[in-house]
Amino acid sequence: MEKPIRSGCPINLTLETLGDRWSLIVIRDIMFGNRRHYRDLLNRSEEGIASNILADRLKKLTEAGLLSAAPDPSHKQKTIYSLTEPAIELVPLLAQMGAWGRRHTPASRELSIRAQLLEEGGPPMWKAFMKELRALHLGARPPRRSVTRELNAAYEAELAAGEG
Amino acid sequence: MEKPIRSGCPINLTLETLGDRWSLIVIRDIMFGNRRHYRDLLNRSEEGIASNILADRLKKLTEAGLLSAAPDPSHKQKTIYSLTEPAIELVPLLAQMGAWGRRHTPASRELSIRAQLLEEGGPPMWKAFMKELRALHLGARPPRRSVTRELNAAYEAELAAGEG
DNA sequence: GCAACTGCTTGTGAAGTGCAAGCAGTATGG
DNA sequence: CCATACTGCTTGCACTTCACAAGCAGTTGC
Repeated sequence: MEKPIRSGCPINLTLETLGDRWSLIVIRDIMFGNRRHYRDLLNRSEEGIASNILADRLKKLTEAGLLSAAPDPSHKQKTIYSLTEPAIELVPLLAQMGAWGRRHTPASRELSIRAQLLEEGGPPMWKAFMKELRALHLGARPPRRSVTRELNAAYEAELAAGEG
Repeated sequence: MEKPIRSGCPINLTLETLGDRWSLIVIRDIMFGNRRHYRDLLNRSEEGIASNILADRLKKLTEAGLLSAAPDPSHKQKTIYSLTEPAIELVPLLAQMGAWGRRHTPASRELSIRAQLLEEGGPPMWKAFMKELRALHLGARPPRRSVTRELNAAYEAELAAGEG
């Protein structure tokens, strides 16, 4: 019993796979925070996702082809979640979401460093980031990871600042 | 009793106001379909939103400052809903959503004319469209409405094709 | 061997969604 | 001027999703 598709409108179709409170949060944490394991996503998420919701989203996103799950060679119980190409191509969407939230949301803290970096960098930076994500998650040959490291650092810094 | 904000991350803040199944659908129909009245949004929506959900979203989006509601001079019972500037600036986000859905969604019909137009037009077209939306919804002086008409026509054509 | 950790499930209540019906106040056509 | 249709919603009820806390079998490190 698959749920029926409501319309063929691309905006609607995107909403049908990502239009809920948590899917994009999970992808954000994997993408910008490089959280690759279940417990990482569960405990180090700023918003505090519930464990059953996280399990459900990981399952659905994997089934939808946005994530892949692979066993961790270094630990028999660990699963490594990776972004697939469709998820990597969400970078422009997440960049626009960040830009909008930064501008039009009352409580958006002044130091939205990562969103600001992504906004100022624009499409060229997005593309560089996507290229690096492909290396990190799809097994392409790894370049010098400058953009990724910069964005991850900004993400972690904001997390730390948010808890202070 | 306001619901608490989960984090100051701009992506999360955007999701807190728009991260549900229907909010962006409503904005899309007002934006691209120029549906300005409750019954228009209710009956001519491709996805078939429920009346109570529509009422709730119109209320919440108005409270959030994304829509404005004004009485219709020509009909004492009608309310005209208009996009405010924050909603108009969702154009790039919706364009990216459409572009992603068109590429990465299995059931995305071949004729996603509107999404394709927005994708090919890129940021210059988005800006022209936003300018026209400002005239239409914020009372700025109206230009020749070429982009709006083109996108609306594409939207209606797809709706008609979807029902065939 | 034992505590800490692994991904994930279960139980329970609250919140959101989906569907059908209805309601008071207009407009409209004859 | 009266029946009819239309206006923006509301109500009631079933169903699904979400949220929070607790727990569980297997694995690892000491």
